[in-house]
Amino acid sequence: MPKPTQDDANAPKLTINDIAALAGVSKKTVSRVINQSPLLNQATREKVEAVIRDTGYTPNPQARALALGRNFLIGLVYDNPNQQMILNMQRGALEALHDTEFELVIRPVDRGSAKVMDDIRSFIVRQRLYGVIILPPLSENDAIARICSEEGCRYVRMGSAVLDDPEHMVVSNDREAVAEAVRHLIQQGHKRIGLIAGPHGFRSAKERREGFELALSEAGISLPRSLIADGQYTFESGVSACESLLDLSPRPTAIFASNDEMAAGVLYAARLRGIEVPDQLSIIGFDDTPITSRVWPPLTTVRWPIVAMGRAAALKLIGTAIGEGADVSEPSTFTSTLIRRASVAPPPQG
Amino acid sequence: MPKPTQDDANAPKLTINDIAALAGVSKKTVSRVINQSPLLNQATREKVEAVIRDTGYTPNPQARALALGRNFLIGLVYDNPNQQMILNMQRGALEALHDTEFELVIRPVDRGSAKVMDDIRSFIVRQRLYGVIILPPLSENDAIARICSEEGCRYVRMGSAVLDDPEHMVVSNDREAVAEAVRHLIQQGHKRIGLIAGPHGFRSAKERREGFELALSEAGISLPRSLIADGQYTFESGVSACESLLDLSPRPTAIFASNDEMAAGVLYAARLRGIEVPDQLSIIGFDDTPITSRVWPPLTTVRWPIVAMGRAAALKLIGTAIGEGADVSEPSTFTSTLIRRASVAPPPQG
DNA sequence: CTCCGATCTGACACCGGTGTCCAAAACGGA
DNA sequence: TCCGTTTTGGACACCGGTGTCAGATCGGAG
Repeated sequence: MPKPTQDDANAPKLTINDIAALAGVSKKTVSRVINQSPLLNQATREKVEAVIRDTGYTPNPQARALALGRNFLIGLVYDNPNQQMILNMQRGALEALHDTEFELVIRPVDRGSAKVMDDIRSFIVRQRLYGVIILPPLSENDAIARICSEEGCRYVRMGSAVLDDPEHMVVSNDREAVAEAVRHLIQQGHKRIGLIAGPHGFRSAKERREGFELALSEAGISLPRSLIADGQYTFESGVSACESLLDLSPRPTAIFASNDEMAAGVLYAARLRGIEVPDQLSIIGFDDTPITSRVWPPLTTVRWPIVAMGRAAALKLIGTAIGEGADVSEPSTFTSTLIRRASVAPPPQG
Repeated sequence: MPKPTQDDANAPKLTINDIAALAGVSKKTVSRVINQSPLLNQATREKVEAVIRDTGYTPNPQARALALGRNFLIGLVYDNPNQQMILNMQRGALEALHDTEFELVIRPVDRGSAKVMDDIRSFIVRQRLYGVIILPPLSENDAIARICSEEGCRYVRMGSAVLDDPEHMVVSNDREAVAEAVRHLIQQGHKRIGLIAGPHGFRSAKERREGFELALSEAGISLPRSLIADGQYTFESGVSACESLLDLSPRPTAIFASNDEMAAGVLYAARLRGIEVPDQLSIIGFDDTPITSRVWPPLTTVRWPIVAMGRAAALKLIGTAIGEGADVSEPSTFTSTLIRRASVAPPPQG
């Protein structure tokens, strides 16, 4: 049926013209009500609003998108970091978007591919996105911010440190949070503490490493290069990085892993060698993903408030649209907190 | 700038009229090329296609959506099951949608809320979705299928068993997969095998339970009601269900948990009581989520091919659109396979 | 009572595609 | 060569909103 039947019992398919007719005004006036135009007689507005309420009319988003040159879609662009993080970001963003006219469109891309930037640009342009949320490590690339500006698309960059355009950022203070965690290890008496760093090119990896180094230097503990192992934020990389640390002699009495996946890998590697956690080795991770409480012993970790950050990012994008333009122009900073579980204890005697 | 500048260096913003002019035909002819209309001169078609290729023109989705009354968006509707499953579904669907004109819009809803159905309907209607993928347990509700039909929206239901409308389903054969897993336990010599069932109202829970019962009855093993504990597909429910099973005397020598989260809970509970896995207790889970290989010992589980199912679901929706209408009209069935790790061993002597 | 400016309102074109329908072109047969 | 039939192409209206701008309305001042 090419022509939509007007008699669909369930779908009246109201148009703006119907509303205009029912309210006895022109469609343009209805449009003004919908778009909250200020130059409108209060009585007229109320009359139209009443009709809209009674009929349950909602404007056709496609038509608006065409006329406005902008859709009511928020894009979530990410590469391939932590799965759990993506899910939590989605959760947060969806919470903010719930009961608004916006929808969330997810878009994984392949950092590494030569045409990532073109992909992202065409995604934004084609869909006429209202705004995009960019996840790390992609968010650290200024080219994306430039593309968004050029295409007139709002954007928010998630990150671990404020970059060049603060008003578009939602950040967590990873450095201080990690320093806090490492201070906790030091307080317990640890002096030989290993670090499993995140991959090069990730700002979060850099920040976390700096936090680690900060806490150690504060306490006057020297940090031989050998106590730093490279990881890729994956479980497997955590296992092998841990193995190289455990090969040291004397071996570290505690290990800070730059994320939970790798911390789980540390635990696994320790068990493979029959090393008791936390009695012979203390572990701290980062993220507070579910895995930390499912392994044995449950892992002490840093809780990264990613859901809240996702919510803030989405709000920042649509804030002006829903009339909450509060702190939209400043960077939003979130602080992570240490969650103490059972993977930390004082170092073994001797 | 209300009026889009035509001089944007980077964004030529081609319209169908430009293409028509360049190719020396009318816009309608260009439209015919785009929509693969069969009544068109081959030479003309090629000429237009060449221009499109050269200019990199892509039609404005919003305008098409308005004219066609249908958007190029695929909705992913889910309640709140397994997080990992959602992620994998997304992965699969996105793979299928990659390099097509379709985008994926995710939409969690609240089963339980009185107006779920209205929410879903308005989501479909408002966005003029091309199609929706419905995840379990929501997919088991026939009302959703009815809504989709009424609104003329394609849909695919993911599930653990073929329901009333097979052509709209992508299913896995959980029953047989679980029976297979339990047969494996029986072969190892287990006779007292506990089941941690999934929540009532989930078809998957029912199928998995039936598979469990099937394998036992095949082997002539009786199943006292006490060996079946209720779970909610969550880690915590797995812990407490396991505790109730371990309180039995004699206690089971093996436990099948209806998903991995609960299986991880079983492992945790066993450890709390100092029960060795697998020497004193064997465990099998279901899903093959990452957690199975991160805990100690790694869990034997049933690999649920959810990524492939997600891909199939998306393909089923867009298949006709991209000219691959192969097996679109039949239900697609996927088989799960047993993954043997280290949580199963013969029962302890005596 | 009339006139004026400030406020509202509505007719109309437009966003960028698609469906309809008819005219023009191409082709084959008499 | 001419005509009828089948392709192919194009003018026009339309999808459902929004921007523009001129005209209508209203209240207050002269």
